[in-house]
Amino acid sequence: MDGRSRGQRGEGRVTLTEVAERAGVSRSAVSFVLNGRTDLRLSADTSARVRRAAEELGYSPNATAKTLRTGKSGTVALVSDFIGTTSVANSMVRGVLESLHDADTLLYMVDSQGEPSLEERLLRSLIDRDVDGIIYGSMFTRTIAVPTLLRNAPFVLLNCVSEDSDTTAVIPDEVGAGTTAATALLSAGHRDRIWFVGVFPPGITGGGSWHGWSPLALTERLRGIDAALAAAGTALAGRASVDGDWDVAGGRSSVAKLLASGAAPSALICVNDAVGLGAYQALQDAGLRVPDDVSVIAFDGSPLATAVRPALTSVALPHEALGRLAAQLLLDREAAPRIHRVPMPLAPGGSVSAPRSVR
Amino acid sequence: MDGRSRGQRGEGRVTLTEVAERAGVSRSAVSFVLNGRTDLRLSADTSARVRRAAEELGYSPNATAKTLRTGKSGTVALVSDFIGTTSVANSMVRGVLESLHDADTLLYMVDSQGEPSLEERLLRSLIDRDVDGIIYGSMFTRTIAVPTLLRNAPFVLLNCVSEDSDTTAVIPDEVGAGTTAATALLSAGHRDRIWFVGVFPPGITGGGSWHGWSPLALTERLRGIDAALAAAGTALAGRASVDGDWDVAGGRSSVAKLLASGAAPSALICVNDAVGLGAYQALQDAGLRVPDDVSVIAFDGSPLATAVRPALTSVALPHEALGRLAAQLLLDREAAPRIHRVPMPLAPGGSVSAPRSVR
DNA sequence: CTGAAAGCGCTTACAG
DNA sequence: CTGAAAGCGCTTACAG
Repeated sequence: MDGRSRGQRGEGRVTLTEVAERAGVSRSAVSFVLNGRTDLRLSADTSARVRRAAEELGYSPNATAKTLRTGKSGTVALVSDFIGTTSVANSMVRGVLESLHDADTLLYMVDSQGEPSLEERLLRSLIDRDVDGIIYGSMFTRTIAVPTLLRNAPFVLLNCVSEDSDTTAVIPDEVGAGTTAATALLSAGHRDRIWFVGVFPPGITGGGSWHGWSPLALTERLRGIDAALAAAGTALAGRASVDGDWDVAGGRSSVAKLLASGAAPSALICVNDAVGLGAYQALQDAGLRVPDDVSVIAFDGSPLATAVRPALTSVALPHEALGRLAAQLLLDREAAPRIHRVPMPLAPGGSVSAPRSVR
Repeated sequence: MDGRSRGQRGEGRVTLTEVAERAGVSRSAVSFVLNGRTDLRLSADTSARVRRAAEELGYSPNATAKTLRTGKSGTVALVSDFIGTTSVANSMVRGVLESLHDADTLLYMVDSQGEPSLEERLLRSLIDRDVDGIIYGSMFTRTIAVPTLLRNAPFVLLNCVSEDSDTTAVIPDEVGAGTTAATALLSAGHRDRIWFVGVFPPGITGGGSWHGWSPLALTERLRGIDAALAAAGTALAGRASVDGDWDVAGGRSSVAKLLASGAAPSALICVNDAVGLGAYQALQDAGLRVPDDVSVIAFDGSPLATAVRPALTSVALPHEALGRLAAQLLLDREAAPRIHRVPMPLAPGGSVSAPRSVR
């Protein structure tokens, strides 16, 4: 005998049995009608009676019981190291939710805080709950090793890639972004005095917030820039390093040092918007105007870019599209495993114009 | 007979039955040992055998089955209209996850997009999954009507309040924030030329992004400001309205109009950081320096505040603390229902100094 | 066309 | 001290 009385849980939640009783049919019949199965033929009258009974009782099937029976939970998890950490997460989550929404699927939000042991515990917990799939996300675009437990469920990598070839991943098209930035400057007439701001100092592969990871974004953006400039018969005038993190202070001191060194850039390509804002400040301190004296372009497309004057022209991270695609790929199980690269659109501001010398 | 073979689901997930077989005991014994129940006395030897068998088989209990049996799922949901919409969500979510993390509870992330019918469907879906509780959040601080379905589970309101007295809610202490802002200016020596920037135009109760809601934040911040100034024997010199949304452009045009009208403010209290940045720009256009000519203080404590020079002094929304407290209250079921107000700390920048006249 | 029964993997009173 | 059995609320082959 079971000690729990009905009243102790969910106050009289209606069960399938009660619907069957009210409709005067078997429980199987109710299940078939409500799940819209047509392989059994039930009389139209029976169907109607069942539906009415369910409606009148306000019946809603217990999803836990359904999951236990079918092994399908109608849930998906987003496991990452970024959730509570960065504001970029938001747009990605929005994209994920958009896709899931149509599929009537709920989302578990899980933050591993970058700790492998915590991550393992959480993955285990999700698998124990029969999640239908997992989106495994990284705060920064990088190469990861797929956790063993992840393979217990269908999964898609978001903003990261693995070296395993059987893996589906979604990342921004960083090479294309580099090309876009360089092309924007070339079109405006810049050519020989274009500097890149944001490489790591010699011997360093990542700033404080990189945990020692080598960011794919940096390598690939530079590759795109170099290729576009080479195709135009020119090259970067140089690469300025940023000590520490890619923030406003880092950008300011890097560009201040650059200007002090006697370099006379016509344009700066900044590794992200914060560094771009730092560049604005250093240029202002040097009495140089944007874009009249120096053009500035950056990457990210963050709210920072539109908070300054002139608005910073930026090649935008397609967070929402990334999230949306990752969720879609997780749901469409027939997609062949491969890396999907999502284009990064140019978000034009007012920080790029023709170089001074050619006016 | 059941058609599904073992191999079709979770590839040989180990069950309690298998642990019992390997340990040579009954399933009950395994359950008792693994759940650490001491009301039955099992021999130390039995316990050890069970634990070893579980360990060797890599046993992890099926949470779905557990939930069906016990009615407790070890999950909580955050239902709100803000999730994918605003970057403030992040810190709140971080706070929520911090609290949940220790309680070994997983989080469902649900975005109602502000649509009642979608919200109802999602709430139903959560209840069908036996969530242990729901945090119901609002993007902007406001008064809401509690959805009927919400009462099917323990719940806490986050960043909103209801008129029902049996409700637990967590909101920022907006009145205190107003006091803090006014006091900061008073301490610096400002007195009779303090303006507030950000009331709605006459007859309007909300900008485009307010969906017609009256934001509690505005009313309460003003109340705090008025009280603090009154206590010092003075009052606001005036309140400048912002047409449309509280963004940079809105702040800029509002302050430009204010200055054009001949007002000579010694300090501006801006309704949020974006409006504060707009104020910076309008002041600059008018040839006025911050803080030498005009001091500026705002509310939010967003990344925008630290991206400008001088950094904008701001009374910060305690997003993370709000989320953390909401989750704690949901888990600690004995707390009496009431409204909890979380203090808003001052985030000092360089935008407040003594007024020009008293130098 | 319909219904009785097994089973998903657990927990827990109850009888030994 | 231990084990057999009921039951959580569903789905679904199978027999009528």
